[in-house]
Amino acid sequence: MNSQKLIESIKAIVPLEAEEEKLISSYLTGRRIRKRQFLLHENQIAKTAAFVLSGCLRSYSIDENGFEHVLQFAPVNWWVSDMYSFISQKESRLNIDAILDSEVLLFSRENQLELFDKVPKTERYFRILTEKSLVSSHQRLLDNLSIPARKRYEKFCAVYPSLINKLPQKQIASFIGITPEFLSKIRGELHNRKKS
Amino acid sequence: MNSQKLIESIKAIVPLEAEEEKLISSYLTGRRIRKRQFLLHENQIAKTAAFVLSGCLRSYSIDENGFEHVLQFAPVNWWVSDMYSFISQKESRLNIDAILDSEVLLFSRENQLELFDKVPKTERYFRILTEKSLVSSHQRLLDNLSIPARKRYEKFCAVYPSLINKLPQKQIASFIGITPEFLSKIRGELHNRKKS
DNA sequence: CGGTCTCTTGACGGAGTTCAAAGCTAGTGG
DNA sequence: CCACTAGCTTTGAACTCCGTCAAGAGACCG
Repeated sequence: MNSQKLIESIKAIVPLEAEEEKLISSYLTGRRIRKRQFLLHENQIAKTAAFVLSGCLRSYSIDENGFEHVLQFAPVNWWVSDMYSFISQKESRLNIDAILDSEVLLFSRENQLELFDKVPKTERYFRILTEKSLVSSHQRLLDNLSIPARKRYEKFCAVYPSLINKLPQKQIASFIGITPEFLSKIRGELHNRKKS
Repeated sequence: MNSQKLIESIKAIVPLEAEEEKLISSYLTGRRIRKRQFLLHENQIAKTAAFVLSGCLRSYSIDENGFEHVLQFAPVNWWVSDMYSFISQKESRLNIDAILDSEVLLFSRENQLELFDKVPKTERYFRILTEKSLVSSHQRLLDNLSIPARKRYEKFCAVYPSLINKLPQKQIASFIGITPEFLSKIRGELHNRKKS
């Protein structure tokens, strides 16, 4: 599978020699994942992180009452994995599956650490990516603590306009931390407000 | 101020030569911060990150209704900053102040980036730290979405036993995402349960 | 001591949940 | 290509967890 998309994403942050591009590509393996297929199950070990070439994946946990809580949506050009399991190589707490038919590049932790030594620029790339992830995770945390559900939904629509039409509403509800029923009511209100 | 505590913290993750230790130390400046003094105000630019040598700091945002939301407590041996502002050098959204009289080492983004080039091991140290931060931020997000306030409080007590006695309750309430009044009621219930 | 900040307690209110029922959509097999 | 089913969405009524407001009782510093 073509790794050019990932190479471009890396080059947007750190420059790469042709040699290095080849080396990086040699560490990657492509994979197709059908809608509803799993990339990772709870209690497995996340041997790889995945870079999304097409489609869309999500990571989520299941609580003791059986409810799903979406941690992340991963559209094209995003990375997804269970970071906890990936870095510690212990049993994962998250599930990862495909929301749409998707293609991904898989990158093992082992290969990642080896590559960090051979091409330090890749460690920089992931350092920067992780910093940005942390910032958005913090922002989401503060949003959940400080703004009510309706505004969180409006914000979601503003931040991820491309996802709105692709995703079932129950998964958006799960992401912003409310029940599907309540999201439906919010949407009803917003719709009525526009009419009047 | 003595930078040995930080050097030890780095050496727990990556080995360092005596030369490198000196270089790192030369980039740091010490500072005392009294209880209630600010290290960073909202809308300032976070020129530095701070490593806590003694005492305890916290970072928090203030919402449009004037309520504080604690993002992080930073006891001894932790780093604290507004990551968003620190990496982008844009205006911060967070405030950082001291909960107790404290001593910190300050490390500017400029120096950090320079050090990453001179001593790549330091970039690895921060890469690993940021990965771990991200994992705990994700876990806290999922906890807030999936478990009720009483259990979040019990979990907080289990995870940060050393902080319980140092912090005013209203700040613990803010951290776990409830009002001080409701935390007081939870504590009342837990107390009564033990008696019977 | 006096004043300010924190903690407690109680009555009330509201945002969001639960449960149930019905309509809708989309994937699947014949 | 249609029919059937399973899952998604909507709607409403009852309920609950937690927030709001208010008032009083500590606790901590100058």
